[in-house]
Parts: sequence; structure tokens; C-alpha cells
Amino acid sequence: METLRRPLKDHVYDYISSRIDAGELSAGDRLSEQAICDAMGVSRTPVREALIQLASDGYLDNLPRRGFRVRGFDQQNAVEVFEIMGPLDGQAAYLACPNLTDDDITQLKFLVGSMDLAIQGGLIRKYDDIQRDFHLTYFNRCGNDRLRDMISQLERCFIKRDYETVDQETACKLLNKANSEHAHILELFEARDATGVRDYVRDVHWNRENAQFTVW
Amino acid sequence: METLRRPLKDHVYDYISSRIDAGELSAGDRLSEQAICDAMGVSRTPVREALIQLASDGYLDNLPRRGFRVRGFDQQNAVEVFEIMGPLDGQAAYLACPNLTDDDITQLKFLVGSMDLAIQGGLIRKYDDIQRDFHLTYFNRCGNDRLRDMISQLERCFIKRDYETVDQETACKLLNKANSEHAHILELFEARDATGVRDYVRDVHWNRENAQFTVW
DNA sequence: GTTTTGTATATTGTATACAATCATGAACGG
DNA sequence: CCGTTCATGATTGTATACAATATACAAAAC
Repeated sequence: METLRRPLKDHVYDYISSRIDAGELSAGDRLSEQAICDAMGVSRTPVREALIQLASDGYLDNLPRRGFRVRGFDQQNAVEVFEIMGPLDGQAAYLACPNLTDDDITQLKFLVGSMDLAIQGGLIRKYDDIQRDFHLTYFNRCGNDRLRDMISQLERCFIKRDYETVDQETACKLLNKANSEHAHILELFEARDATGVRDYVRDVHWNRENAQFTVW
Repeated sequence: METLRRPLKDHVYDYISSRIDAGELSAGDRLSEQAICDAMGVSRTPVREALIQLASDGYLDNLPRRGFRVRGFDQQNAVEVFEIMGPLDGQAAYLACPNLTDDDITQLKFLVGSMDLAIQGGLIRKYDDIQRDFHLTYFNRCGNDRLRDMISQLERCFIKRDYETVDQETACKLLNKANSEHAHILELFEARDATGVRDYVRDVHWNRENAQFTVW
């Protein structure tokens, strides 16, 4: 088995995107090609190719002759993403509904329980990971990879949210509400109510949009 | 006023994407970097950058070390796109509904009439252009540029459809049905029935998915 | 003191050169 | 005759060099 080398541009892409996701690079920060070259020990060619791809994928803005900057994400953008996520997430649930196996349902139940435990223990990060698994479980059953990838991409817009801005008590309250929504989604799945779960999921996003969106 | 020169990579991007949209390049065709360089009289650097962007935007596939190929679009892909378009188009209509001015409504009415005339005259291409205007009219009022751009991008998947594969009579029949749907959308807009138009538009896509999709 | 302008420096855009890998096909062995 | 091996050329990946433009700062004009 050959060790097929990944192109350098992909490494650069991962390096930059993970730094953005981790919040080490903030909106508006300028990315110097040379600085990235020095940091990673590669030439400008793969760096530029990665930056172009990152811009195309929404991570960066490009301004010709003025380099690349981390794309901002203001409240207006957040609203836009929520307005798109709702219908898409709902559609994913709708499509997945008839495809969910008993094992999937069991898995979803387990995850809802796990999220409850995480909330009781104040483990917000943990909750967040499980929550992602919950959604991925039915995304992966929707039979539409393009849809799944689209939603995943939109979700990344919110990965870099700050866990510390909300106090523990408020967070628990919000998360409890969110998890009761998960429980309801699960019920609709069990009842195989495809259109019901579609509309419910869509409207849940809508309601979150009108609330704060540091936690969802 | 400065003559701000567009980067060469953008020219290359336009050149390739338009050739794909026009059907001059078909699914699976390999794109030789050198051939593009020769055709456009530029070096490989801007060509490669354009190809990377085109791949990132869904036009091409990349297979490392094996170059770029025009991404195929089979029936499975078409179904996936329809399943995404429906909810998004519906959401755009939903969001636009309260924003539509009287002038917009008048414009939409005019376009529906124009489409009828185009159908009577057998001008399928003309119909298609007007149909695009019809949808753009409310996309531009949905107040969500990201959503609008997303839908536009998905629409391009179908631009390269073949007008000649369907005989004139069948086409007219299908288009008449499609335009009656436009008329109904218009009615719902006039009644300011946001949720109604949302669900109707969504379901119309769904029905088209289950019909042929050489015409929509 | 503020604005303008010019020059030096830094950065991006493009071209070219080289290295690594892949595709092709001929020679060879079965 | 068919499949394998191995050279040869073609193509991609990466590095570097040069050109074009933008930025920063200092000096001059108002």
C-alpha cells in the first residue's frame, strides 16, 4: 500500500481552517502569505492555493491586491444562516425519517440521555459534541450527501462560539430547553411522522434565531 | 478613475465555467492545464488557481495528481439538488412575501403573462429566461443574500439542460403546467400568505423531482 | 498643524523552472 | 496471444524569480 502524499495545499487548508474554527484567528485578521509560508515551511504556491480554496468555502474574503482576511460573522450573517439551516435541517429530518432503523432510534435515545447527564454535570462542551452526534445520526440517514455536507458547512459558522460568555445557570436552562426539543424530535421519529418532524425542526431553528444564539 | 485590472485567474474562471454551462465541456472531460494556458495565453499559475476555485465551487472534481475533470451530474445528483432546492426556494418565498411591493406584484404578473406568450410561440429559451426573472424577483426581496446566492448556485446545475430532447408539444404541456404554478405562487403572494407560498413552492419542487426534469 | 506627494518597502500577481508522479507503450517472458 | 516490466514522455505539485501594485512613512507645500 502506497503512502499517497496529500498535497501541501490541503495541509495549509487544514491548518488555517482549524485556527479559524478554534478562534485563534478572528474576523478581519489579515493573513500574510509569507507568514504562513514561514510558519509551515512551504512556498507561496500551495499557500495561495489553500487561501483561494478557503475563500471559496467562505472562510476568507479576498479583495484583489489586498490579500486575504478572515470573513466576519455578524448578527446579520447569523440570521441568514439560521434562516437557511431551518428548512435544510427539517428536510434532512424529513428524508431520514423513513430510513431510520431501530438501532438509530436507540442511538438517538441514548444521546438524548447523555445530553441530559452532560447538562446536569455542567459539561457544556461535552453536551455540544453529543448534540452534534445527535444531528449527524439522522443527517447520515437522509440519503442526500450533498444536503448533509451543506448543513455541516453551515454548522461550522457557529463552532467558534464562546462557551464562557453565558453563565452556568442560564446555559443549563437554555440547554435543557434545547434537549427537550431533541426529545420531541425523537418522538416524532419514533412515530414516523416525517412531515411533522420536518416542520418541527424547521420551526425550532426559527425560534432559536429569535432568541440568543450563543447556545442552540 | 482607475482601470482596476481583474486578476487573470478570474478570467480563466469565467472562461471555463461558461464553457461548462454552455455544454461545450461535458461531464468527465479532463481539463489539461497546459491546454488552457495555450488557449488563453497565460501561465499555469492563474490557471491552476482558477481550477481550484472551480473545483471548490462544484464545477470540477480534483483527484490529486490526476488533474481536474468536469464533475458529472447524474440522476442521483439531480434528485439531491431538487430535495435541497424545494425547501430553500420555499423559504425564500416565505421571507420575501411580506417584503414584496406593489410594483413587484405587478412585475410578477407581467412575467407570468410573458411566459404564457412565450409558450404559445414555442419560445422555450425565452420562457426559460423569463422564468428565471420571475424567481429572481422574489429572491431579491427575501432579505437574505446568502440564501439567494445559494439557490442561484444550485440553479446552475440545470442550466446546461438540453432544449431539444423534448418534442415541442410535450414541452408546451409541461410549461403550461409550470406556468399555472407560477400563477398560483403569485396569488399566494398577493394574499400575503407567507406560510402558504412557502409550502406550495417547496412541494412544487418535490413534484417536479418525481416528474422528468428536463423542463421545470 | 494639516494635507499632499514622493519614495522606500512590503505584498500580491504572474511567469518560469524544477521535482515528483502518472500514463503510455514497447520489449520481454509466460 | 496475453500479461508484466520497465523505460520514456507528459502532467501535476512545488519552489523560486520577477513584475505590478499597495502600504507606510517622511518630507514638502499650503
